[in-house]
Parts: sequence; structure tokens; C-alpha cells
Amino acid sequence: MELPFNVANHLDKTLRAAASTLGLAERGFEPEIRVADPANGDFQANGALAFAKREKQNPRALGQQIVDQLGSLKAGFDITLAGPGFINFRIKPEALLTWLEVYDSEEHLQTGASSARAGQTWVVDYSSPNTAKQMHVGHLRSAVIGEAICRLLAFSGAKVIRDNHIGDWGTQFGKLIWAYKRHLDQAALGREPLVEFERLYKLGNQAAESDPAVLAEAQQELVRLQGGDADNLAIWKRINDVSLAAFQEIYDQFGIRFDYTLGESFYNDKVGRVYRELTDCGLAQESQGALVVFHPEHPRFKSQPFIIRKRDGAANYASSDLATILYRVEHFQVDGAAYVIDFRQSDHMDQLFLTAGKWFERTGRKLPQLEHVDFGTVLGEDNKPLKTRSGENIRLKDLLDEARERAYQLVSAKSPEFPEAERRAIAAVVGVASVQYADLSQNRSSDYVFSWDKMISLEGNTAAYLLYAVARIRSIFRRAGLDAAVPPVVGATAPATPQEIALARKLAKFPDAVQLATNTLRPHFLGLYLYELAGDYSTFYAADKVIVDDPAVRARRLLLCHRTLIILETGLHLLGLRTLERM
RNA sequence: GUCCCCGUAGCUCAGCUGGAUAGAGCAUCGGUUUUCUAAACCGACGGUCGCGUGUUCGAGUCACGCCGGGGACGCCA
Repeated sequence: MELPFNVANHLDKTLRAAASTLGLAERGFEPEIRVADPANGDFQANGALAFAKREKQNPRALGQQIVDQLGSLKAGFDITLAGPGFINFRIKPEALLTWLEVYDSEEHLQTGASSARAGQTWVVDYSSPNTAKQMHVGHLRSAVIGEAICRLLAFSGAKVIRDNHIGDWGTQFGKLIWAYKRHLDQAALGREPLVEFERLYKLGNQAAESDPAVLAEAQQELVRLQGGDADNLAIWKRINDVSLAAFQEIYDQFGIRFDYTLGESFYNDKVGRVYRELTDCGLAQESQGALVVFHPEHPRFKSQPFIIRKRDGAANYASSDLATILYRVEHFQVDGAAYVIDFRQSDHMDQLFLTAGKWFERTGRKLPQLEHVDFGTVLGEDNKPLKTRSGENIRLKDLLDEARERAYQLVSAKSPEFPEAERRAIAAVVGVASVQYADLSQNRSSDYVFSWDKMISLEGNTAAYLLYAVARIRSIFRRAGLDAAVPPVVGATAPATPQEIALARKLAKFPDAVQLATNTLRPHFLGLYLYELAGDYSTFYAADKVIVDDPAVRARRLLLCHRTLIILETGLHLLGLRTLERM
């Protein structure tokens, strides 16, 4: 009757065994376990339908045969055959109780989840801004989604390598160094270095446009940099160091810390090998002076080249991305790589993956699982890419400042009795979490409309709603003089009221939500689950008073409160959000 | 021109890879607090799933064709 961590996987395994006994497994029976509509059960197996169709059998008769083999499940589930052949599983309240008793902390939830990807190594390539420029809204989604994916993969047992593939090498450095040497404002550099770099770049760019002599000088600076000139290298390094320090101020707010920052410059000396290998294995060819790869079998890439070396002999991002894959395989032995990059680069990613696949095949290497984790654009209320009134990119720093300020106004209005410092601290969590969650709560593939009112008005599927549920649970413990870390749940009985049962059933589906979000690399599945869980909790909270005299009832409701708390917090932490004691 | 993505309630979005009567939030209307945070809860209203063919026991989901929106297409990343 004890349930394993992931109930759906347990059902899947048991049904496969049953199918094997019946001789169906060899003919390709798949259980197809899905989360069910609560009215029908907790999980359903749809496999009998597809199988019966293929084998021209009666699906209900087949379903009954399978159900007859499921005796071992009867202690924990009510099993029914329904409709044209669905097998429905409803977890019994007593079984829910045992599950809730076992998974009593973030650590134990992690232990339960960690078998899924134990032994795997994944690199997640995300954020990846250009140095010497400020991060803006365009950099928001990669950072937020990427971090959530890192945490999901790590939670399911993978070793995760966070790699910031920064744009730290390019032609812009000629003009920038030219201006840096002549027009650097030290005071401005101390205040806001990236603003100063942007000013210098614009200045150098304008000067080069209006004066051919300056252009020549800037090109010379670039040549010197690429030739290893000590002065220029020092300036370049300074620019990058200062840029990364500024980026980290943003990352800190999102809880991001990279393991590696291997940008384009790192692969500078590694592209030669790519040219050689791709040429030697017959993939690359000369075309219009450039080195390119075509894919004859592809409707588009048979004529649209993948340019891996420019006509002038220089590398571009195709070459460095190919070198990056090789490095990650040889140096980190990765099993998978997730690229959290704008959907507009899907052509590039498709060409990259296709090329890498053939390259690795021809050189006898094993290709890791390569995933383009694409995402849409952040739009303004006018449905066009989000900009300031004057048409500039919105700086991420300003965006987060505004988020905290708006949250502060709200906290101050709702909880004026809290001390100023605490209201600031709460606002920092709520503000940043609102921005993160607005992004994570919807399918990353589509564009989304950025709306302060929607994300911070705190109604519906928002960070604040979830944080509020957490705060209310913590409040119960606080008011009752109990420590939420050691909840008094001994003697808890199985969930009994409709609201208790609905909540408990939802709690036991956390593993399924995590698995779905991780396997599809789509964090919104977890967000949606947490929102529904918070909703079930709110319903329970309104219907069933927790601190009551009956010790058994009180213990079981405290158990439900506590498990809701740890699952909400674990889930929010997996998405990269911080949580609060009160708000 | 070629290729990719999107089109679901007035608005913003889910819909777990073909399953049961298409779901939430906002907005609108109505109700709930002597009780653990009302930033909450309960209820009502609201749908030719862009349009049309087709595939099959079953299509918002798959195929093809239109219509509408966005994007990418040779040396920026």
C-alpha cells in the first residue's frame, strides 16, 4: 500500500508487467499513463484503446484483461474501467496519507526525484549577453528560463554545468578600444561602467563613420588585439571583467551563478580544427570564398548555406558553436546540451545540430542530445517588441528596479504595519519573482505581453498568489506557536473532507509535474501545477479550519499544510524564485 | 519567393504529444469575514478552438489547401 515517489511511473511499470504476462508487451503495448480529470480519477491508462485498435480487438475486453492483472495495486487504488476502455486509478485516502508521511522535506522530495537522470551530465547554455553592453529585456527570458531548466535538471539527478556563452569577441572591439584610449571617463566608469562603454562605442562608431582615418585606426586596434598586443588585450580583458561584474548584479537578483563563462574568445583557437575536420570528412565546401555546409536532403538548407568561415577567413558564430559542441563533449563528457536561445535563431540551431550530427557520425563520435530551448519575444501592450516610449531597449536593471518599487508600493498598502526594512525585503522578493514568474508561467514558445498590472496586480496565476499561499501556511504555524520545520503531525489520519482529499491528491502529483516540465524543458508545466495546488490549498483553507481541538483532525490538517508548504517552496525554488515567511 | 512559428471565451493564457462534457485568470454580475492573512473563497455569464477538406472508434491536437499575424533567409550574433 506504500506508494513510490512517482505514482505515474509506478503505474506505468505495473501495467507493463501486466501486459507482459498477457503477452501484449511483445506486440508493442504502451500503457500511456496520464494525469486524469479529478472527476475520473488521479491517473488514467489510455493504452488499451490504441492497442485494441491496432490489433482489431474489443478495447473494453482488453482493458478488463489488464485490470484483472492489477491485483497488487488494489490496496492503494480504486481501479475502474470506463468509457471505451480507459483504465482509471484513484488513490485511496489511506495511501495518500502514507505518501505524505514519507515525503516530508525538500531533501526527501529531491531524493525521490533524483533517480530520473542520475548519472547524466547536462550543459545549459543560457543568458549569453554581449560584453560592453547593458543587459536589456531581450536578455530576460534566456536568463530566467535557463536558470529554471538548470534547477529542474539538477533536481532530477543530472550533473548540470551552467555555461554563460558570452559575446566577448568581435569587430566592435576595434572601435571601442580606439575610443577607450582617447576618451575614457574614469569617474563614469566607476559609476556605471556599461553606460560608459556604450558611450565610448557610440563615440568610436560615429568618429569612424565620419573620418576614414579614425576607421583605419580602429581597424588597426582590432588587428593588434587579435594579434595579442598586450595593451589592447589588457583593455579588452578589463572591459569583459567589468561587464561580467555588472551582469552579476542582475544575476544575483535572479539567483543565477554560472559555473563557467566560456565565451566566443575561448573558442578562438579551437575553430581551426573544426574547419579541418569538416573539410576532411567532406561536409564543408568552398562557396563564394567562404567555407560552408549544405544539407541536400533539407528543403531549405540544401540551398541556404551554413557559413562556418567567412570570406575574409574569420570565424563566425557557426564555427564557434561547432567548436563549443566538441569542447563540451571532449572536456565535460556531456550527455545533453540545452541552448536557451531566441526562436529567431532556430534556422541557425537547426543547421548547427544537423551539421554536428553528420560531423560526429562521420568521425565516429557519439552526439549528445542537443536541444534548442527556444522562446518568443517579450511584447509591449501594443503587441510589438517591448521598448521604452522613445524606442530604446528597456534596461534589465531599470526593469527590476521598477518591479521592486511597484511591489514596495503594494506591500506598503497591504501591510503598512510591517517595518520599513521588511517591506523593502518583501518587495525585493515579490517584485523580482513577479517578473520571473510572468515569464515562466506561460509556454516559452509563444510571445508574451509584458504587463505590470497583470504581473504585480497579484491575481490569477502570478508569483504573488503563490507566495501568498506560502505566507498563509507559515502564518498558521506562527500563530499556533509551532515550528514549521518540525510539524506535530503524529497521529494524523487519512484526509477525509472533500477539500482535504482534493488537496492531498494534488500533492501526490508533484512528481509528475516536475517530470513533465523537465522532460519537455518547459517550466510552465510546473508553474501551472503550483498554481492549481495553491488554488486547492486556498479552497481547503477556506473550508477547513486547521487549528481545531480534535487532535487527529488537527494533526492531519497540519500535515496537509506542511506538505503543501514544502511542495510549494520546492517548486518555486525549482523555478528560481525566492519565498517568504510573511507578506 | 522559400522555409519556420502562431491563430482557443470581450482581454491575457493553459490544454501533458490523438482520448472522456475544451479549462483558468481578468473583466461583468451575485454571494461569503464574531473563526488560522479577504493580496482570499464560492457561484453565474461567456466558445462555429481562424476557415475548409481529409485521416479514424475518437481531432483544439495529425495531413493538405486557403485566410490573418510574427519571424528567418550568404558572410552580425
